Amino acid sequence: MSKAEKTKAFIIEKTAPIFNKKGYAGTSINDMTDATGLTRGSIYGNFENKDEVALAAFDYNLQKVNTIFREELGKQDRIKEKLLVFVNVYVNFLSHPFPVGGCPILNTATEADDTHPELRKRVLNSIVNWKNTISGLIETGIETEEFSASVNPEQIALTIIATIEGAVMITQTTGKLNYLKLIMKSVEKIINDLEV
Amino acid sequence: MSKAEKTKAFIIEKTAPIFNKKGYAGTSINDMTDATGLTRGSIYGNFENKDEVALAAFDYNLQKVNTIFREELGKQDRIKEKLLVFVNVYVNFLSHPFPVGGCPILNTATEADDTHPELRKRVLNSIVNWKNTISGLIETGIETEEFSASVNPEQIALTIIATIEGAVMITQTTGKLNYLKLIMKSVEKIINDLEV
DNA sequence: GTTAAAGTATACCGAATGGTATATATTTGT
DNA sequence: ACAAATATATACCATTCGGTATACTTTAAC
Repeated sequence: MSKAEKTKAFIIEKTAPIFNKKGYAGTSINDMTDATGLTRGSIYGNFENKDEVALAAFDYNLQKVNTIFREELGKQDRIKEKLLVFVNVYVNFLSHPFPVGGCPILNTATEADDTHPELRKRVLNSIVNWKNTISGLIETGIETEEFSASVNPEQIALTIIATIEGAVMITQTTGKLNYLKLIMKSVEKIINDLEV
Repeated sequence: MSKAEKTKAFIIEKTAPIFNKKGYAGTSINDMTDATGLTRGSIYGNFENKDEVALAAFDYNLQKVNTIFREELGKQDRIKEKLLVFVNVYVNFLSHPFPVGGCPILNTATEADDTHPELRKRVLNSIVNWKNTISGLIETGIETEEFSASVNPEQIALTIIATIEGAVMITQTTGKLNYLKLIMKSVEKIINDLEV
């Protein structure tokens, strides 16, 4: 890992929380130099422009979430327990290395959909991946006859994602962790109802 | 309605879609003069600062949604049908005078939670009001024994809101109206499950 | 119709924005 | 250890930002 690669990683690591909190339009180059202690020249020596940093920061934040999911999914054997991982990670987000500022998908989606096509594409991709992961698990569950064959995997996957993201939004705005727990109980019920 | 009041209303009407699409930080005074055809002086003659326009624009967008809800709720008699109004309005948002740029609660929540306290307070208030409306309906349903007494009104209310808002986010990012319909079917199921 | 008040337009302010040219310092391969 | 390549810092650019002082125009009361 060369010096430049280290610096690049350092810049991403330090600016990712800012982009996640203040958004793309709300984060300035000065915010970046303040957070890193580096100068404009150093940042522009390692990145083409602000866009490139923003995209890298999103990838970094997203990877952080995906790593948590992957690790927790690996700990479970039963399909139903694997599905509950998505609930538990968000309920216990404080005890995981979760990105500062909350879920990067939610934070980026609403800003990017009307203003930043490249960022929007990245968010779109992450949602589709997430959807496919969950519906894949459900399909496996149907094949092993753990789950009822009458369920629509895509519908359940989308509903779980929507409810989780909505719950994060509500919790972030109200500051009430109890709301998060209440909503997650409903998601748990959805998962329990899959069983034959 | 004085000339100034008309102009004020005109500015709000013309800038509200922009704030809803581009967000608070992403909307500039120039955006406002472009959209209205007015000059900086005229805008600052009617509003203290950009903040005041942003807050008024949010109120305007929110009121638009609330008016739709109020009207549609008035058309229904049965509690269950009233609850389904929230589903149907979002599924058929194209046939209602819905704010340009999508749900103002969702759009504003993610930007304001870390950056704009006053706007955050407004979003918080609208979520709490919405929650109280839904849980109030459910409580009435329990009293009239239409719904099972074992349901937690607050939990269901929060879950419905979270799922709807998450669905809007997913639909806005993916552009797939079918995703919205699929998720809303799940919300419909939640409402149907309330019945004894 | 005149006049005071209210509303709108013009021209500008300092500060912050994203970005760059260039000089200096530091790595890196030899 | 030296030279070439790479990385970082400085100083600056034009543009845009939110906001304001002031002049001009329109409205409304009498």
